[in-house]
Amino acid sequence: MPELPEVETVVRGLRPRLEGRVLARVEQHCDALRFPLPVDFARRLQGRRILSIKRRAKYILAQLDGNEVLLCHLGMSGRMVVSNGDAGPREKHDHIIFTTETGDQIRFNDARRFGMMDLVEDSRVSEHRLLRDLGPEPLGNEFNGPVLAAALKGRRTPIKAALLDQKVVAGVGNIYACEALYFAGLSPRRQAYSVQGGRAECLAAAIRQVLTRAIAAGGSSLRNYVQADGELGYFQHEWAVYDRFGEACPECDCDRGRGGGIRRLVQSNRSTFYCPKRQR
DNA sequence: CTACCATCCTGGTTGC
DNA sequence: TGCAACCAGGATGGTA
Repeated sequence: MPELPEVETVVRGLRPRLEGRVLARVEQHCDALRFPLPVDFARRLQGRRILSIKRRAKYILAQLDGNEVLLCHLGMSGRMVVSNGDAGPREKHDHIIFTTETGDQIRFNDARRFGMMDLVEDSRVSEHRLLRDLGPEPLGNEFNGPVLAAALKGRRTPIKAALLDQKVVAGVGNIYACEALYFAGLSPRRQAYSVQGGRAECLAAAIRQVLTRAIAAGGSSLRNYVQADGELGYFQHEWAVYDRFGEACPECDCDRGRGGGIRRLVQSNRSTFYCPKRQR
């Protein structure tokens, strides 16, 4: 669910609570999320110190002492719920509960269990099967128009579908793919290979801009999503097209009603929202 | 190689 | 009010 801005927001919320802290107690209440959890998962984490927390694409990476990394993905519905240990009894779908030596508690709650966690030797993190094929970080220096153009070259798939491919660019999901295409003025149906040169430059800039703005807003709070410190992100109020079927696009108010305004279509089984007038 | 589809699982919303 | 159908932020693996 959470896309790059939401995961970045979670990471920033977790850092002050977890960096430098020891996992005094780890409770595991299920055997598998999206994948089976490692053998002895909770026991192996118990007593370990978290040295730092990073994000790569939509993954959270907690560097532990003893040269291991705790790798987490929130899937569609995963949340990290933070408390001072006064959160009360375990709630439905609280699968993993971390308690630090200072008494803070982080609960991984995931109704749909599409999330994942794994424990990996740190020298092998970049070779992990879920990380090794990821494309460039869209907010990193390695991402720009020519890099995006090269990734899209020859690809005979709609540009919307290509943006959801984590090999093209890492961390963009359904919401921000729709938003970036809107700001770049590109139709979600346009063939990916046709996004070259100036169009690729424009799209790369739109991706960076929309992600940056979303992070500044604390991400988008969706139905079941709360950021790590319990505060609600508010970027959902700034969506130009996502989940706004039938509404006027911010730039062409005139088309509202009469079947005009923002349209919805289904691509690769996912909803796409766009303005047919501004996006070609 | 590439592209499309179903699938994992649960819950909230919509419509009859 | 009850219940069924449909929809949802992701990502993989199989098939064509």
